[in-house]
Amino acid sequence: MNTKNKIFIDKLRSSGLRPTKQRVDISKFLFNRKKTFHFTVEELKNSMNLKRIKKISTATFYNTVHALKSAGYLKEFSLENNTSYYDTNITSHHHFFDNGKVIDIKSDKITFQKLPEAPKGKKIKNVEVVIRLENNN
Amino acid sequence: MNTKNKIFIDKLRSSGLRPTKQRVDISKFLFNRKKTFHFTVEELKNSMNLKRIKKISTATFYNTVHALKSAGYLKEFSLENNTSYYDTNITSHHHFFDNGKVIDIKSDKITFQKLPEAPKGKKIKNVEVVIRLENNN
DNA sequence: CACATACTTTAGAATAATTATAAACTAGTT
DNA sequence: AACTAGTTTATAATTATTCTAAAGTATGTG
Repeated sequence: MNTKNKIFIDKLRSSGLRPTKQRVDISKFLFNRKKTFHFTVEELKNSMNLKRIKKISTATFYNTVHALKSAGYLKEFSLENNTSYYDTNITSHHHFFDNGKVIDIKSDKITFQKLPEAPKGKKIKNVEVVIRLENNN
Repeated sequence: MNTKNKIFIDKLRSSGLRPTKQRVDISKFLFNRKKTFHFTVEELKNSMNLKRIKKISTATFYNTVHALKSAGYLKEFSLENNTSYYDTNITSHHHFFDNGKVIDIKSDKITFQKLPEAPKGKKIKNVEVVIRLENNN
């Protein structure tokens, strides 16, 4: 819990979470890296617990990921396998889906010529495009 | 299994399924209507079984829906609640998502100015847009 | 800086959606 | 009508996730 971890602790605090040892470790694991990435809670748990003597419980992974997501530090999305995926890239962007593999598409790679209006009483929160891929020929 | 049901039986046959009584009933329930709709397997089961003396088993609903989906008669999509949704509208189209409610957007309501190329060795199978809504003001 | 307290962690139970199993049944053929 | 492969069903198993309640800990107060 030293000062180096301030940025990771701040994400937890502003998500309404006390910065416990487990949560700080999760926050660092998620955000202390150059590139954003996608994960499921199960994948996160496995890759973090693999290296630890003292494992973090499943419930703590779920709790922490949910709070970070609600606070906007993670984005959730779903594939067709009934599992929640999380994305540390929270900027508006799009995805290629290639047989369960997800590849980011930068927001400026897709622009619209025409978009429908929101129904009465509603407004558009965001627009996300999924481009499904298949193998050539 | 009379001749009136040919169209529903044909969908089953071309999905690799023998047209049993249960499957024909499911096929009719799904496709014998004016407007397309969205459903989960649980919803389908409940609304069909409500009216029947002889209930259709859960496994049969799952089997039939999967086969129809694999044959292309249904489209699957996922929200953020770990449940599979199916759409009897199999034409390429887009969706509004409004707090768990799904509204179709006709394909021609959205056009693109710019789209990325598929990665090497891949090609685009389809492009689907989700417009998330929130309440005004 | 010890204490009290509210928040956390954890293992394990509970739930929900889906898939697997294997015995009884049926469509389509012979 | 009988045969065979495919089907239905109840039930068990599995997977992802959430709940629970007992034991542990961060943090403000004095």
